[in-house]
Amino acid sequence: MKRQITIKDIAIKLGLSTSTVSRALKDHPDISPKTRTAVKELAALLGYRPNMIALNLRSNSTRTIGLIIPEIEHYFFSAIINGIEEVAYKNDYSVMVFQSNESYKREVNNTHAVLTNRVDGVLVSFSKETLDFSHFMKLVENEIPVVFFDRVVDGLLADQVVADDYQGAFLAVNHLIEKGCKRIAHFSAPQHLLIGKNRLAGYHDALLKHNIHVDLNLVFPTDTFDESKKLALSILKQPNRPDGFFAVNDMSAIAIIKAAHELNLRVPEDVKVVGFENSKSASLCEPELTTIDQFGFELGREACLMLLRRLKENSQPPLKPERKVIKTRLVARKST
Amino acid sequence: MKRQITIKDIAIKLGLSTSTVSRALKDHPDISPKTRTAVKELAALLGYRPNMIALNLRSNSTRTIGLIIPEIEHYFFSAIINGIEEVAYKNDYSVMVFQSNESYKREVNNTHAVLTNRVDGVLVSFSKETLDFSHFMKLVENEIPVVFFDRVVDGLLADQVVADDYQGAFLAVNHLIEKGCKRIAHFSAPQHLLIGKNRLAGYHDALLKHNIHVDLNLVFPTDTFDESKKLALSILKQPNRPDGFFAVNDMSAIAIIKAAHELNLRVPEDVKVVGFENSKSASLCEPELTTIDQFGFELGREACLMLLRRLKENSQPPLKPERKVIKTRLVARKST
DNA sequence: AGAACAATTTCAACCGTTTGCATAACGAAA
DNA sequence: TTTCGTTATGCAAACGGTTGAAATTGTTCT
Repeated sequence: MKRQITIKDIAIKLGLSTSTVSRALKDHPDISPKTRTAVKELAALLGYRPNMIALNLRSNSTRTIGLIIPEIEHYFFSAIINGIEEVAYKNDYSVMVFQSNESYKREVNNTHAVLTNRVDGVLVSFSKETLDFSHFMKLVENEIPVVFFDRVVDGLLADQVVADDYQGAFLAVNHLIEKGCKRIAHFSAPQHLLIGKNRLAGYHDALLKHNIHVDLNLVFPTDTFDESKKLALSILKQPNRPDGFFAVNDMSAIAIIKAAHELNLRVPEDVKVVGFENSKSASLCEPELTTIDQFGFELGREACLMLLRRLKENSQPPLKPERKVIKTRLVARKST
Repeated sequence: MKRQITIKDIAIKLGLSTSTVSRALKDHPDISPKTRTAVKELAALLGYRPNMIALNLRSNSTRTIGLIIPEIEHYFFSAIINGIEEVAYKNDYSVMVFQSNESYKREVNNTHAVLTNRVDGVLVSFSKETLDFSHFMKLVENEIPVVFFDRVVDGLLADQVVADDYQGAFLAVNHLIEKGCKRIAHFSAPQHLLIGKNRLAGYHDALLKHNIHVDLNLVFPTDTFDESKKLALSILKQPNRPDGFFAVNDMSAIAIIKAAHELNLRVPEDVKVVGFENSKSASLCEPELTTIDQFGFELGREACLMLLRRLKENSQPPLKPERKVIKTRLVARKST
C-alpha cells in the first residue's frame, strides 16, 4: 500500500513542526493566517487525510458501532439495519455488521469481535439459540454501552427497544374476531423470548375480551416457512379446523395461505390469516396478507439513537436502563 | 469508559518491562518459561485484550473491509452481504456497511468514509445515479483494493464479480419461447449499467435464435414495482398485448403478474412471466414465479474472496484486473 | 537599552503495542 | 580473575496525531 500523506510530510515540506501543522489544520487561533493558509493549501494539494487510527488510539474511541444480528437476509432485520445505518450516517458513525446466523457459538464469537474492534457501542438482537447472556454482560462490564432490540428477555440490565408485541397481537386477533372468526390458531415464537410471550398474551387477551374460550391446543410453536406449512396442512385437514390464524411472522402466515390453497380452501372465505412484520412479501403474495406493521426501520432508528445517547452521556453512575416500545399498526389486506 | 487493561498494567504488577510482557504473550523464545506463564496467568486473570487500535496503527491495516451498497433492504443485496460476511468472518475480517440509497452524492460521501476509516479494501455496487466513477478511482489511486460486484460499467480498471446476465436473460427468454410465447416484452435495467446491456443482449439473441423478430418497442426501461405495474397495466390493455414478459428483477415480474390479475388475465395461461433474482418473494407469490437464480450469496462470497486475494498479494506491479462471472440458473415455477 | 508582553512556533509527552539493539546477569572456559 | 557466550530482560524508537508548557520572535513602552 502506498504510504499515506502524513502531517509530518507537510511539516517537512514547509519547514514547520508537526504541532504547527496540526493546529493550522484545525484553525487553532494561535496560528498565523499566513501559515494556516500555506498548510491548508499544501494539505489539499497532497490530498492529506488524517489517519483515523492514530486519532482513535489517542481518543480511545472509534466512532464505530457494532451490530450483532441473527440474519441479514430476513426482511425485518434488513429494515432495521437500514434504520440503524441511517442514524449512524447522519451522526458520522460507521456500522460494523456481525451475523450470528442464529448460532449461539457464533454469537459469542461476535461479542469477542466487537471487543477486539473496540467499537464504541453495540446493538444486539440475539439468536434463537441463546439462553445464556453472560457474553453480553461481559460487554456491559467493560462499560461498552449495549442496546438490545426486538429480541429481549426479562432481567437484562441494558437498554431495550422493542415493538409493542402485545398490542400488535391484540390488534391482529381482535381483527380476526371482528371479521367473524370463532376458532383462532396461533403460530408462536419461542416462549423464552419476550416477543413470544407478549404476542401470546395479546392473542390470549383479545380472545378473552370477546369471551372466546382460550384453547392452548391451538397454540403451536413454529416460526419458519417450511415448518409452518407442514403444520398448517395437518391442522387444516382436521374436521374442526380453525377459521383464523395469527402467525408470529409473515413467512409463517404465507405458509398457512399456501397450505390452505393446496387443500382447496379459500382465503379469506374459509380461512383468514394475519401475519406480523409487514414485509415486502406480504403485499406480493396472493391474496395480499393482512399483517401487523412492526416498523423495522423506526425500530432500528430508535435503537441507534438510544445508543448514541448513551455514548454522549457521562453521568456517573450511568442512568438506569431504559426500555422503548414502538407501537405497531394493523395493515388490513385481502387475507382477512 | 472504564480504562482497558494494557500491557503496561501487567508489566508494572509483575515488575517487568512492556517489551517482556509483549514477547511473553506471543511465545517469543527469548522469554523464560517462568515469566511467560506468570505473564499469561495475570493477563488471563485481568481479562487483558490487546488494543486493536494500537496494533492497527502500527501495522497500518485494520482487518476491516468496507462495503458500499445501494440498499440493504433489497433481497438480492442482503443475500450478497450474507455471502460477504460469511467469508469475512472465516478470515477474521470485519465488515463495515455503507448504504448509498441509490444516491450519487451519498455514495461519494461513503467513499470518503471508507478512506477515513482506513479499511483494507472495499467492495462496491454503485448507485443507479452514478455516471462518474472518479470517486472510486480515487480509492484505486490510494492503492486500496476495490472489487465491484453486480453493477459494473465498461472501462473500469478494477476487479469485478458479476452474474452471467447474458446467459440468464437468454435462459429466461428461451424458456418463454419454448413455453409457446410469440411476443415477448422485456422490462430492462438502465442501459448505462452492463447488467442492463447484457440482459438486453441475452433477450435479443434468444429471440434471434428462434427467428423471432426483435421489436425494440417491446423493451421498457423500468425496474421498480410501482412503475412496472403501471406500465404493465397499460401494455396489457393493448389489443396486440405480449404473451410473455421477461423482467429485470423479481419485483417487476411480480408487478406484471399483479397487473395481469387486475385485468382478469390468467398467468401463465394468458401471459407468462419470468423474473430475475430468485428472491424469497418469488416462491411466495401466486402463481409462484419462474425466475433466474442470481446466486447472490455466492456472488458475495466470490467478491469477498477476490478482495482478500488482492489484500494478500504483494506483486509489484499488481496483477491486472480480473473479472469473475457467476453462472445463473433457471428456476421454473408456475408463472410460465 | 532593557523590560514587559503578545504572537507564533516548537518541544516533548502521550495513546498501546512491537521490535532491533543494547545490556545485565551468570556460568563456563581460558 | 578475565573473557567469552548464553540467556533473559530492558531501552527506545516507531506508528500518526494532539496538546500543555516552554521557547522563540518581534513589538512596544519606559
